[in-house]
Amino acid sequence: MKVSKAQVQANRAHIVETAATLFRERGYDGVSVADLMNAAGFTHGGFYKHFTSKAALMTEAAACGIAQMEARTSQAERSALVCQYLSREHRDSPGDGCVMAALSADAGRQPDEVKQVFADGIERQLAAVAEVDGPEARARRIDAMAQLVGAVMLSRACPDDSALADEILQACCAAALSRLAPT
Amino acid sequence: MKVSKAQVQANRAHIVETAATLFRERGYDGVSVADLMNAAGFTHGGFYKHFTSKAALMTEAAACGIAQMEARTSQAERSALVCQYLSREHRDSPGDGCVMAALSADAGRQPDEVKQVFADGIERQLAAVAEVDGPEARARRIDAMAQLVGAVMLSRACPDDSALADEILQACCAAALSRLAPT
DNA sequence: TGTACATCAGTGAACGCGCGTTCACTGATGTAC
DNA sequence: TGTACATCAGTGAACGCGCGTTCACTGATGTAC
Repeated sequence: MKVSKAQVQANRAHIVETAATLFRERGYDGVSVADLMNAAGFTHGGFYKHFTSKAALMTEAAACGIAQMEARTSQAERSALVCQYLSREHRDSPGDGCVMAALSADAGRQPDEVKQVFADGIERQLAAVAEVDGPEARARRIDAMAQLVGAVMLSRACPDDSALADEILQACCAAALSRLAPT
Repeated sequence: MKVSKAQVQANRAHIVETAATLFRERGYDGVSVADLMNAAGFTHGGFYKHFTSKAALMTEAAACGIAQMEARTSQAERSALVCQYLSREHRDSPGDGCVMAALSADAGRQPDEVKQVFADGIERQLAAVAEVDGPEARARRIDAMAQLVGAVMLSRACPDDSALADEILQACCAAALSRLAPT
């Protein structure tokens, strides 16, 4: 049952991408190796042919999720991005949403190796936004990022379809947009 | 080994408080029933004399943590509260810090019973702040809360003692304080 | 180009372990008289 | 107030289960000649 080199590479990438999605949906502890491999279409035994441990995968999956995030955010216009980020759609589908909003709390309890991936992600995201609005006002970008992440997390912590969950998104979206407008 | 009614009540409260601390430090999945009972000074078997399940305790512990939070925040002045919230001390000791910052991501993956406790906590916190700054501008308070929570979570997701972790707190503190100032 | 053999990604059973939960037991507390 | 007994919080061993990880095996791929 050996498999071509190209296929091996593709399978490995598929496992990492599947993990990036599942971790965002259920958290690091909410996804077992067997769950993950099954979702990726394999049996669990093969996992250790690709990764030394579940912890090692966690850092790769975090990096993968961040790369996806960068690819998506570099395109859109600023205010459209804010609206999209603070939409019900984003809140209700963490699996293909922002890694920071889904996993930064989990990351805070992980070893520095994982935290470093998150820090790099934050740094690169700050740099990406700087390309649009100029290099100054880094502090303002950090502030905006914290507000976006916090809003999605608080909204997700409210009961499904509750008024408060939606109100949080709306209030934060209005506030964020008003801060984007030229002063 | 029966124990007086008053002692039973005290023991139970002690278990809930211990859980509120440990959950904030390690997340819901990071604390086992045996861990918790041991930390509280008991053997694990007695747990089910107080609670029907670990899930039931989780909602009680969330409510307990929120009550602690309210007791602490109702006193202080507004800007002092912001500085304290965005301090390194708060970031580095989640165990006796803000429940929202420590567990809202975990709460987002729990049943609505737990989420309702969080929603009530957010609502009560908004009301508490309204006593100080008046009932209008509820949206502005929600916005401020999201920014505070997001800032602490992002800072915690960075490697320990990293420059970025501190920078996030500082940038967000300055931004939050500037928004507090009368316009 | 064709043949013989080594490689190794993927399989699925098995490992020890810690989890949430249950249970028979204990003995001080609380109650009935 | 004093005695006899039921209660039940807390103990610690045990339960089945799913976890992360290991391993012997398979068989198509890649390599050496």
